[in-house]
Order: sequence, then structure tokens, then C-alpha cells
Amino acid sequence: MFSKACEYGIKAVIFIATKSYEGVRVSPKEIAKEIDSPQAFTAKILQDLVKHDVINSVKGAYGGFEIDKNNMANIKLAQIVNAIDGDRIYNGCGLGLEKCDENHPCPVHDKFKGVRDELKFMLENTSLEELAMNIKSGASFLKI
Amino acid sequence: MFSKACEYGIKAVIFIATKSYEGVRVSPKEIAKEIDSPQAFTAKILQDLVKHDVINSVKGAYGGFEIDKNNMANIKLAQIVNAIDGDRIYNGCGLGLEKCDENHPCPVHDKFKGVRDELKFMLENTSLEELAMNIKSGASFLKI
DNA sequence: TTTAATTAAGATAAATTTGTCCTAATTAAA
DNA sequence: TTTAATTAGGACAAATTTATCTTAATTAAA
Repeated sequence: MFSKACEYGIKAVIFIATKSYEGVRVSPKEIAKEIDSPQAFTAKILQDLVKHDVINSVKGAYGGFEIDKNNMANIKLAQIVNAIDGDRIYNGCGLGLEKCDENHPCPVHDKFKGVRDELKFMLENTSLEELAMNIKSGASFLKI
Repeated sequence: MFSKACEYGIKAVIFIATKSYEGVRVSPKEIAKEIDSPQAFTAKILQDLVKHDVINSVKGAYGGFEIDKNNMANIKLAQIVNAIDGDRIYNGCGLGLEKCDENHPCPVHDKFKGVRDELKFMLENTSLEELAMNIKSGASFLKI
């Protein structure tokens, strides 16, 4: 479904959010440990997320990654996925056709429409805030 | 969503079905041309589909690939996807956790449940027959 | 201003997926 | 039985994704 990079990215952003909620910046090392991912690879993904304005980085000593607490409700899953994997997963053709729409549908176009729309709706309506709250409360988990 | 191999595989099987419906066997060359895919790579995927009993191959002169006409209604998309990509796409965890269920959910487990279930239902209830009929009638297309 | 801690970035490597090529095995027809 | 057409299979190559390592740039604090 998502690339490994995207899976790590989503988990990393959620973890950063839980810490930023407490006003604490985190390093790639802490993040990788918490989400069980390769550290250097995770750092690359974080760079990408910074470029796409999903998270913020503070360079130098006492720096780290953080997310504006007041913005967590506005950041949606779609934005994170889009930053790393693009929008192909919920906007592209299920069979990879360049041109695929109502007028020239691939064999599974209609069958996929419902799934794709639901996926898109879910990604666009799930906020980072709720995902982070569920981690904090122990309702969901980032690893194992 | 699906791998390239799976995209080619699905299209190939649909094309073979349309031809088998007319009692005609097809070669990897014809298939690749019809679905706009790399021929040798497509041939490998066909081998896989034969091993998984999705399609049948007849070796030697006047051979080719075919599908039992009376079985097209029983072959579901899920069977094709499973043969090539496995069941991870509709049974695995959205964030790649080894262990992810109601008791130990990943952050998007509940959010994904609906999408995954709908995808699974769609794959398990879409028959090769209907996909092939739509190609034959010109209601859907295998390329461009 | 120097130092230590930290993110950014580039080069490289490993693994996986995608794709190609050549030869072997099979089989219907001549 | 020989031939020609065809799938099967193995070796290899290219592209992409995943992952690592090293150095540069940045910055707060001493």
C-alpha cells in the first residue's frame, strides 16, 4: 500500500507530535528507536517532511524535530503520505494506465472507485492530533 | 497499490480470457502488445500465474495461454492478486507492523479497517468473467 | 569565540523490483 | 522422425527503493 519510507514517515510524525505536545524536541535517534526503523534512513525521510512543511527542524545544539502544537489538528494523514509517496495511491489508476477516467476506464476503474474514494476521504479527514492522542493514551502502538 | 507485475498480470489474464472466450490461445508476444507491457517480463508473470492455476499453458507448436471458459466466473481478482503480490495488501497492517490487531492496533488500524475490508470484498467478489465482458463490449480498456 | 551537539546533504552500498536474453524442453504437424 | 513453433527456466542487467556512512553547515551554551 504505502512505501516503507511512508510507513516510517507516518510513524515518525506521530511520535514527534506526542513529544511536541509536551514541548520536547526529538532526534532521529530517538525517533528510530521509538518506531523501530533504520536511523539514517529515517533521518532522510525527516528531511523530506521538513521540506514539505509537515514538521519543523531546529538545527544546532539543543535542536531537533518538532511540530507546532496548534497545528496538529490541521495536519492530515493525506499531507504526510503526499509528501513521501505522492498522490498516486488515491488519485492514480489501479492498473497504472496513464489515462484512466469515466470516459476511458481501465477494467477495474468502477470497482476501485469506492475503495479509492474511501481511502482518499480517510486520509484527508484523519488528523495528526487524533493519531497522536491515541498513542499517548495507549489506545494504539507504534511498534511490535 | 499493486506491483507493476500485478498490474501486468491482471491485464494479461483479462486479455487471455477475452480470447479464450472465442476459443483462441495467445502468446506472450500478443499479450504484451495488447496490454502494452514488456514481453519477457510478462512471460515470467504468466509462468507464475500458471503455477498458481489461474491460467493454463499449452506447450509446443500451436500452444499458448488459455483459461477454461467455464471457470471464468469462478476466478476472482483476489486470486490473481494473491498469486503475484500475496495477500499483504488486504490482510497486512497499513503501517507494516508484524503484529497488528484489535488488541494491539497500529495508529491507523481502525481508520484503515473500512478501506481494507472494502478492498478485500471487491477483490473477492469481482470475477474475471465480468472484467473480460467489459473489455469485449468496449466498456473498458487495457491500455493508453 | 570556541566547543559540542545537532540537522543537512552527498556519496555509496545493499536489497528488491523490473526487465532482457539465451538455451532447454515440449509438442503438433509435415 | 524431423522440423518449426512454442512455453519454461536460468542467468544476467537495469532501475528503483531501502539503508548506511561520512562530512558540511548550523547554533546554543560555555
